[in-house]
Amino acid sequence: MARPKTPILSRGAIRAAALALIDREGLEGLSMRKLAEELDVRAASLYSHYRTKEELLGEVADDVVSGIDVSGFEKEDWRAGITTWARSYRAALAAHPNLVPVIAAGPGRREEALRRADAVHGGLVRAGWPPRYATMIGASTKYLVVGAATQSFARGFDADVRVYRDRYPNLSQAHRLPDHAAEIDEASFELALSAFLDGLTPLFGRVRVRA
Amino acid sequence: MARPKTPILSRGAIRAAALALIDREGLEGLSMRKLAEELDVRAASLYSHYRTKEELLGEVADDVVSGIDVSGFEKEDWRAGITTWARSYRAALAAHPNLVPVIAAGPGRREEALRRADAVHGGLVRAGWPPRYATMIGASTKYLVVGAATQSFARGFDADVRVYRDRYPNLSQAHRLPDHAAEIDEASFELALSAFLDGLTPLFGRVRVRA
DNA sequence: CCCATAACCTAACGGTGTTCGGTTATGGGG
DNA sequence: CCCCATAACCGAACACCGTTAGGTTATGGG
Repeated sequence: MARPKTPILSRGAIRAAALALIDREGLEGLSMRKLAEELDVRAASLYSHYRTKEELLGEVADDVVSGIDVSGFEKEDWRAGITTWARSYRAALAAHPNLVPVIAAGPGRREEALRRADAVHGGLVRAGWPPRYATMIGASTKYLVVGAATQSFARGFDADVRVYRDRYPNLSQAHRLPDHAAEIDEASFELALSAFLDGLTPLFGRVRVRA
Repeated sequence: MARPKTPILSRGAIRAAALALIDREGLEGLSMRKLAEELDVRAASLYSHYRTKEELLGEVADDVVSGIDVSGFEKEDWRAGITTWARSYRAALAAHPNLVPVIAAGPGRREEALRRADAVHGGLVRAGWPPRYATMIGASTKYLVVGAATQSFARGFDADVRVYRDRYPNLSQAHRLPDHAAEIDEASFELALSAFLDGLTPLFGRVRVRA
């Protein structure tokens, strides 16, 4: 075969297939050959559309990031703005857990990620946080979100009782964690976020820049 | 060559070389062939000591985790216990940033990691936190630590000023971030940790289990 | 003292990302 | 309208990867 009458591939179609494959088989499960097969094409053809696998992964990550809601910083106070952003961020990562390592690598030069970083920083500064604090709060919130998403704290334990019994007296219930992973991760994240914001509030009173 | 007069390899020597290689060239830079070369040996020989690369990585991670200090839970109050643990945990990850994804994968069945999870949970429960809260607080703290370590929030930005100027008004200083990455990440982590603990303190008063 | 086993080896298998050069259809410029 | 540069596909190959099979030789316990 040579050039087809109508193009088979497009950047969008490649990204969609890549994300579906990652969701289904994990980040390790994505290879250029398997991705090509999914699209009824050979691996070499993908390189007409993306220069490297890394570039492709970056844009897939950007697609997911574009679903994150930073509108709270325009309509609400800084506390609600962070809450909306953090929850939406976490939901986006939880929807594609296998992609978290890629997204966690940072905004870099990616369009959507940068737009969001800009909105968060601007929102906090407008609310009265000094720029240095705005940077740190943005970073801290990302720590929580990314940590909560990468970890899946609960899933890190083993479902086999025998691993913990006897040897680790305080972990006698740890084997139950994997079954409740989603619930525990969600509750822990909400606890961490509200405690963090509760702790930030008195600090705001002290460092606030008045208009 | 065949069997040498005195053994060249040992599990410890392999782990040490693997960690050094990861520190120097990144997680992607560790291959069984390169690791073997480092040890003046061929790749196949490593499989006499470790069944798979994954098993080796798990034990390397355990080595690093074994440096984390959880003694604060025995000697001090829960707040100081968490602070000591979290700082020590973060320092261990920061010393080997390339290994963070492996360590973040969770304790699983690894000895040292489990010992620490046990100590943290036990310490919080003894202090008066209900078990459910102890679980969530342990998870939340890990979120912060792992998030802070994986992220290197500041390093995720580009040092080229042109990426941000004009297009992202609130990020006009973002290109300065990479130069101060270590300092900003550290300050953000300390801010997040103290705000989190400040927010937890009134909650403790409400849910505390009295002896 | 012998021989099972440990500790190394070479060679190979099937996988990976990527590149080269080939083939053919398309669509814009003369 | 036609031509041809280019776009979009392909096969084959490169250098790497983790891992295994099977070979060779020194060791150390029975």
